[in-house]
Amino acid sequence: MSIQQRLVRLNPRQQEAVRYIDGPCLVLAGAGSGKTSVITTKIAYLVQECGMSARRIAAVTFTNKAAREMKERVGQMLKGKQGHGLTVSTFHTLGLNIIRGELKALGYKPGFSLFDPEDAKALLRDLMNKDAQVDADQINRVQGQISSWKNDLVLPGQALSHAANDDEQYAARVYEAYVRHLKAYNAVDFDDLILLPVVLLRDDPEALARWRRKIHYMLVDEYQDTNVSQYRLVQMLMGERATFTVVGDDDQSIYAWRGARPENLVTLGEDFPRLRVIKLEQNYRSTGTILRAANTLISNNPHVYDKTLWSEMGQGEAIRVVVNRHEEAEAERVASEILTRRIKERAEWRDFAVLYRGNFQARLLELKLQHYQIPYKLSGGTSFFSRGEIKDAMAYLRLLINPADDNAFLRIVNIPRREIGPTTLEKLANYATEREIALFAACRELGLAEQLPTRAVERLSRFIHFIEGVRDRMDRGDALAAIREMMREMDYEAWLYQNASAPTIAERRMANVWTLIDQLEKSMNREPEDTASTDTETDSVESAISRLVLRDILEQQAEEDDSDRVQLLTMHASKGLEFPHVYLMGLEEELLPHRNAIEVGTVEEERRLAYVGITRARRTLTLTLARQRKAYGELMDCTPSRFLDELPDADLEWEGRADKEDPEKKQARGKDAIAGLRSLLG
DNA sequence: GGTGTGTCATTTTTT
DNA sequence: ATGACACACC
Repeated sequence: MSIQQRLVRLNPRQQEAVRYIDGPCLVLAGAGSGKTSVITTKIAYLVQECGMSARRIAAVTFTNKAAREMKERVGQMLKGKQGHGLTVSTFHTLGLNIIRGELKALGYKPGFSLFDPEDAKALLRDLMNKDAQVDADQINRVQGQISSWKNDLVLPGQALSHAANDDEQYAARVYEAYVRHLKAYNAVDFDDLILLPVVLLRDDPEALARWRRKIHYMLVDEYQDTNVSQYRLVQMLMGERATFTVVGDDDQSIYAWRGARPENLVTLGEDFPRLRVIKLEQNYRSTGTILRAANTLISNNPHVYDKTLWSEMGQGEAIRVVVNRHEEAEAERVASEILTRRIKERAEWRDFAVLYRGNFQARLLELKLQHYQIPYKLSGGTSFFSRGEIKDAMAYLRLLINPADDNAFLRIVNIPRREIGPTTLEKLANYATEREIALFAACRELGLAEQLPTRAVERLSRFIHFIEGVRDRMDRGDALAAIREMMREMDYEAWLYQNASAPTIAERRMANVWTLIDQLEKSMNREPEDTASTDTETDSVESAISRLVLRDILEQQAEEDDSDRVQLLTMHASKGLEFPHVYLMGLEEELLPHRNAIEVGTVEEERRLAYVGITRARRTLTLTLARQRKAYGELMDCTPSRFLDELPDADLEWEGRADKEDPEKKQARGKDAIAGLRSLLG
């Protein structure tokens, strides 16, 4: 299909958004208004119609999944070499590539480590424990504080001078030490992936010129989710030329609590007076009734840009509101309804989604779904990366590319057993701290022999020789082969068997490790065409390992799980998805809006969350609530959510509100229906 | 592999 | 209060 043919398929607003390329462009894209089509078509338009080289274009998203999907769709439009060198990545991957290309200017050495939040926490724990034993809660608070400082582009010096109280003062001092230590470890954390490029581009005109030459056009997805640093990054890269398109929806801003600044939508108009604002209000997803409900609800929030969604999908069914006696009845109701509705509507399991505010709400529902043998997929859960064996393997990988990574060193120096215990490590750490060198480097120092018994020194040096040997083989030949060989050589598998409660568990864990290494290999062999880096042969292991830490690959296999199941999701996790039939559970005060949100006065964001939930539905929407619910072990009476009052009454069909019917009889009738259906199905 | 004990969190989570 | 999970032990 030609680009002209694609354009014709778009509505006038979408076309305008694609065609306007001479200056800053803000696309206010309502839910289901085809924003991804606009972004992908615009990329194709820039290349095919405007003759811009794909390697001058960068499209940025927030999640790997979104980036992957966008890449996929653009790939279908741009054939052959046309798309070569195009950047479609997350903000973090873009930042990583900038850092990788500017190592010298930033004062980092090749093979730097990327600390995930857990590594960061370990470092903080270390730093904070120096003064006194601190509890996990306090560490978490400081970690959160540091993260928001970085998101807000506040450097340690500023944090220190602006600290409003003792707690902030303390956090700022830890922040300063934390940054210093990261640098010493030749490591960066996730927030640095945005912060460091911004600081670099701000302070180094040459670097700025380099990157402005490199990137001529930027497209940003989910712009309402950008934080201060991310906005600054876009702003710095684009400069006066301001050739960019950002797409967002202030009504779907649900991440303010983690630093997102929806007001960046407004700031954009102030920073770029020439900004062209285009609204996409035609919705291609939902029925008129559902959209009317969404519009009415969200009109209770203040708006800078007003937006009213409409569609040509017909009015559809009324929105049902089901009041249940208690939470168990609610779960029962949702499960049994899915069962019957699937038959009635000839739907598949995958056509249903159940959305809720907090993960704990899924528990009861799971039981009911299991009871009816309804297949379901629960979002969230323990990730691949939090498994111990994966962390071990990752620590080995990181130590191989960055011997200064003390976190990695400490994790695996005695895994498998090398008889290097806490006493040895403590002395080693003291020695290293005094001299301000890494633990790995300290093992080699002769002076260490004075602090430690010969046997301990021997064990340590055997360990570093082992690692260096592997590193050597990696540099000389096939890096992946060297890594696999390392795993076998140290017999990590035997260690797993020793430590697992059952052989089958050890087996599975070892398989996970091999999977990780396979993924690493895949990632290395992948053409580096989709990155803005100046990838060379030598840094490909390094960058592949960083991508692994950023979870860039791997999830793929989880995503491939396209089996036919009912989806259980938090409303947050549902953003960007759509389902024919949606159930929204727990529409009660203190749950949605959440009690904490009411307390701190962020009900507007809760309303947007409900809005996101509602707009996931294509055909039918069912809202449920319970009159009573157990919370913290106590039975509580619940009030229906204020959001229910904010929906158009005429479009709602209430069930169980009056509750005149005998509860016993009603329940029996429900059970009969299920029993009847089951017998019908044999 | 199964059982018992302790710890943890009950607001959302990506990178 | 409750349950899920990790870890230790049988």
